[in-house]
Amino acid sequence: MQKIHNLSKNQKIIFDLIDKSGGPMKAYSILFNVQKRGIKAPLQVYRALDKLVEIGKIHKIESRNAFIACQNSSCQVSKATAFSICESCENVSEISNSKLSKYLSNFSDNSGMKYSKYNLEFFGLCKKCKSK
Amino acid sequence: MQKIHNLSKNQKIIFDLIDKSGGPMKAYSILFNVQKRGIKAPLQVYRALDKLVEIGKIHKIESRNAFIACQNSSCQVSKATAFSICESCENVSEISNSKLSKYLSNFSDNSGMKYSKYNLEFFGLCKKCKSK
DNA sequence: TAACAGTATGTAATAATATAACATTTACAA
DNA sequence: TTGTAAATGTTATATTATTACATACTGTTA
Ligand SMILES: [Zn+2]
Ligand SMILES: [Zn+2]
Ligand SMILES: [Zn+2]
Ligand SMILES: [Zn+2]
Repeated sequence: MQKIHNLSKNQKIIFDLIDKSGGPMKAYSILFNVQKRGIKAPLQVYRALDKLVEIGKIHKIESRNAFIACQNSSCQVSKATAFSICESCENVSEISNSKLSKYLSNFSDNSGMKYSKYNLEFFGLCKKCKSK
Repeated sequence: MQKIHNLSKNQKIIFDLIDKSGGPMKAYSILFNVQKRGIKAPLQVYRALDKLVEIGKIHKIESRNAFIACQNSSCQVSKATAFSICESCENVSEISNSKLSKYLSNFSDNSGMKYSKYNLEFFGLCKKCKSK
């Protein structure tokens, strides 16, 4: 059961921008792009990003300090994320593989730690870049 | 077959510090700690960190912008890394689980992408923090 | 040895990413 | 309608990381 979140004005502006871009966007690039819509300060961007991450509408690509729209169904509210990243063209896409997510969600070791969340980033060359 | 890298002076100072700390360290905290040993500027730290990451002596914890000494055997030169991170006390440890690493190293999907590297970060509560 | 290439260092300036602190406003339920 | 949580606006500042340029060291080869 997915809770419906009504996005606020700034959240909506910023989510729409990221979503339409189709790829990862960096915070200050987002800021630049929304200044004409009245969002003037970094903090306004970061606050919206924080919220959007929290509710699973976007994810942060940690290795790139960038944010991408969720391509699944808000990934159980961002608790289980996996991405493939091309190290040449920097194309990023979200991996949706139920075997993988089951495997990782059920993973446990003998550390006594209870895992409630994970983030996985694969790196390599995409189809295009491989054939160059 | 593991190539032996003779660390340079700065690399050695910085690796020893991180290694002895037993946990993740941030770049500017490293800088502060090595100033008495003659390393004065951020760039000197980042250059050593870059090299140490490259040769697999340390890893970057991307979600924390911090660096930790490799607890395995340089992890095939940093191509396959997994960590568990306590969200309460921020304790980090490197996961060494051959099933997991085999599973991830062999992972492929239908994207046509060839994966040569991955980084996985698990989050949760460690034993100590769970029982509080 | 001398010349060379590759790696490492030193230093200053600056770019890029992110948060603190405080004042105000809006949404909405009790 | 009043209380409360969430969101916004604004300024300043903290944190993380890189550019640019000059110099020095290390090991190999002519
Ligand atoms: Zn997602
Ligand atoms: Zn590519
Ligand atoms: Zn390692
Ligand atoms: Zn803990």
